[in-house]
Amino acid sequence: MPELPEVETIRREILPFVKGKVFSGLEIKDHRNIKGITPKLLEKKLKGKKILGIERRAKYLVFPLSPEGFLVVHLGMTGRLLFEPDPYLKVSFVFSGGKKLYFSDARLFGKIRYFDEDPKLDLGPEPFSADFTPPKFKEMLAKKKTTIKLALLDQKFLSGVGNIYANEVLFRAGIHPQRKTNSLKDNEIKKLHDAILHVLTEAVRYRGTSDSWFVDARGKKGGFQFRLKVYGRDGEPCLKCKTLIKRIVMGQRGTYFCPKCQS
DNA sequence: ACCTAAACCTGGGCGC
DNA sequence: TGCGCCCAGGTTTAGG
Repeated sequence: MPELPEVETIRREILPFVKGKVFSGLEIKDHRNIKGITPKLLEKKLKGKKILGIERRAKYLVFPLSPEGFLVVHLGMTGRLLFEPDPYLKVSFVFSGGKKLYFSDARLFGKIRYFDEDPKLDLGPEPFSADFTPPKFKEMLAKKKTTIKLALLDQKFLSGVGNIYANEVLFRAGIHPQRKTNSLKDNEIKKLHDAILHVLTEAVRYRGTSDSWFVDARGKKGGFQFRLKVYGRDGEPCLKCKTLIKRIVMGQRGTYFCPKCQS
């Protein structure tokens, strides 16, 4: 599932390919990922527009266009942006000169949208932004009344962390997923802040986690799935203390932790 | 206003 | 071998 590291991997990879390119059309095999606009109008809105760059906002990819407009892509669970089509191809973006970028999505949770104005996406701070400091994080946590695991998954709370990295971050910080956000001590908040930056940085360096569906724009798997410490490892020994990793469900998502290392 | 849970989807894995 | 069940989860929507 694409989270910050996977989306950032895609962004960096396709940016040199799409920057400066002009849309000449769309080839739509299945329109169901296109939301809030008809396929026909989307094509009309994109045609002749030049891609100025790509911003990643949480798990969204935002393509600012010239002379106006914003193409926004969310990969959902199984969405892909590819240089070559795969069996789950849904939409092909065609550029002047004939080159194409392919959007595929087996499970149809991905979304393609268009906005005339810069979209307000209602997202929490970016983990790598300068204003995401431990004191700021402490303020954010104090306002929440849920558990830390669910807070980390909330995109309005913090941008870009999904289920895999929420589990990995909490293990690294030694914090139990069911702890209440407002119960965390200053030293735990600092450890958690460090763990968020460390795990996400490492996952970007390894080009994401290909636990199941994720591949980069060339169709290649990432490398972080071999470095997961708890996610998907229920019943297996903790890599630190050999206690068996436990799986519970929180917010309808699998939650993995070491009962001994995390408290 | 806040939180929880269902709904959206379907390929792949597993059990029978 | 093949059928059918069930799981995966990011976001939106509905309900409490």
